[in-house]
Amino acid sequence: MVKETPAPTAKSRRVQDRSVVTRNKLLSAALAAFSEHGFEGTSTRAIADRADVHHPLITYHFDNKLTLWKAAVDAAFQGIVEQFEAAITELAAKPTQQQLQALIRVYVQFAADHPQLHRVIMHESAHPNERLDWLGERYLKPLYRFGEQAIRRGQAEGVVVPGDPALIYNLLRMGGSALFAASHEIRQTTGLDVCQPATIDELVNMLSAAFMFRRNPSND
Amino acid sequence: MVKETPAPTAKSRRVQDRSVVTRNKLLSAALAAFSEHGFEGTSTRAIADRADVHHPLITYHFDNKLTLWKAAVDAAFQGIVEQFEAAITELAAKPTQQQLQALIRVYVQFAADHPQLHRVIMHESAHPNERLDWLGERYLKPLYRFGEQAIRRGQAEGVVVPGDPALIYNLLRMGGSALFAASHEIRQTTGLDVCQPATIDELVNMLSAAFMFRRNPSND
DNA sequence: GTCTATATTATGATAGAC
DNA sequence: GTCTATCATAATATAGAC
Repeated sequence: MVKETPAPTAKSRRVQDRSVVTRNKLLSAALAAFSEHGFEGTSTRAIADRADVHHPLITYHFDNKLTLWKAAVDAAFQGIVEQFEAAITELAAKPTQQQLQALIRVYVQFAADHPQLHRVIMHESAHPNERLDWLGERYLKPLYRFGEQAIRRGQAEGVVVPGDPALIYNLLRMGGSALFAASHEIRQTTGLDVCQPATIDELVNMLSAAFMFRRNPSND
Repeated sequence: MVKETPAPTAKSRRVQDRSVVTRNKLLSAALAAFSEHGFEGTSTRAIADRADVHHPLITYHFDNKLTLWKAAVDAAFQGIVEQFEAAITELAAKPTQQQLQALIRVYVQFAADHPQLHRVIMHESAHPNERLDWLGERYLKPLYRFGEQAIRRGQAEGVVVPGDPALIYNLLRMGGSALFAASHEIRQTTGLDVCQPATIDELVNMLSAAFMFRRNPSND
């Protein structure tokens, strides 16, 4: 008699769905707000307003502001990690130069699609703080280890220009994403729309030409 | 009889000096704080604390937060404008390639010495707002007009790589200053100290090599 | 030119009804 | 799972003493 186990039926299912929707709305609103105003510069109220959600729901779903920030960054990084992994397995058999150019392309396209992530990283990079340490251990250092290895391999094969791998890595990183982070300003002051596919292509080619020798032009 | 006109002597002189000192302390504290936390993220109290000054003095000297921000940015831009003008008059007679390389060097060195300015610009570039408009009209657009002209001249002479001048300009701009804006993070995650003179030199050379052809190697 | 004291608003976070 | 109401704190800004 009566419901012993409350039977997770249609209704609780719908309730669960709504919870997921709310979480996701909060995550994307948080990423947008944090990327525009930095951690200290965005209020949880502003995030809630942006997500069209009542502010106490932030505490309910994420406990506090810092946890929400971390969750938003995790969600944003998810994409680039997946795309890099896909590109690596797909290109494993190809020559180094082609691998490197493909990685640059994946990175630049991702930065163009998700300019918020670079902005958030730059906000935190402006001064030592716990969020930057968290970013470094969780994402920045592993990504660098991977990038440095690729650059060293390229240099050993004479495909990449000589020079400090760390400098080349960071120059590629900034060159490949800073323009998109400042896309609105760049359009305003120079008239250039960096998000146009043609511009993205030109940027990828410029970065490739700047740091890689053209060994086999017909291969491109 | 006694003092009719209060005689602006030693004492009032000293008072005036103190006012200038307070203003300057506030200006540099404001630039540092705004560059680290953005406009919304820094409180006027934090600026006052950093300058070791009582907060009501901000209102006295600068009226409000926005005016202080503008004054701090003006003070920061002062240097780069002067250095560019000096470099231009000094290099007027030299060949285009040498002029361009010298401008890159001046810019990169300035960015290394004053990473706060790039950070402040990037904070505001993250989203449309009145401060970005102010920056654009006052500094960003004039600087771009100058840079674009120089790049077009270089391309006409076959000294600069082909491509959209706006893209080359912005890539040079970001590549030449973003690394210093994130210097702490880069040291933390890659071990590279971008502020080392040798690294600055290598960066200048990389940027020059990336965007300029080596016409007369012995000329360098 | 500087400081104390304070008015007003906005913030992060929570308690408890529904 | 959501919302109203509210607390404690910190923010910008100002008034007025010194």
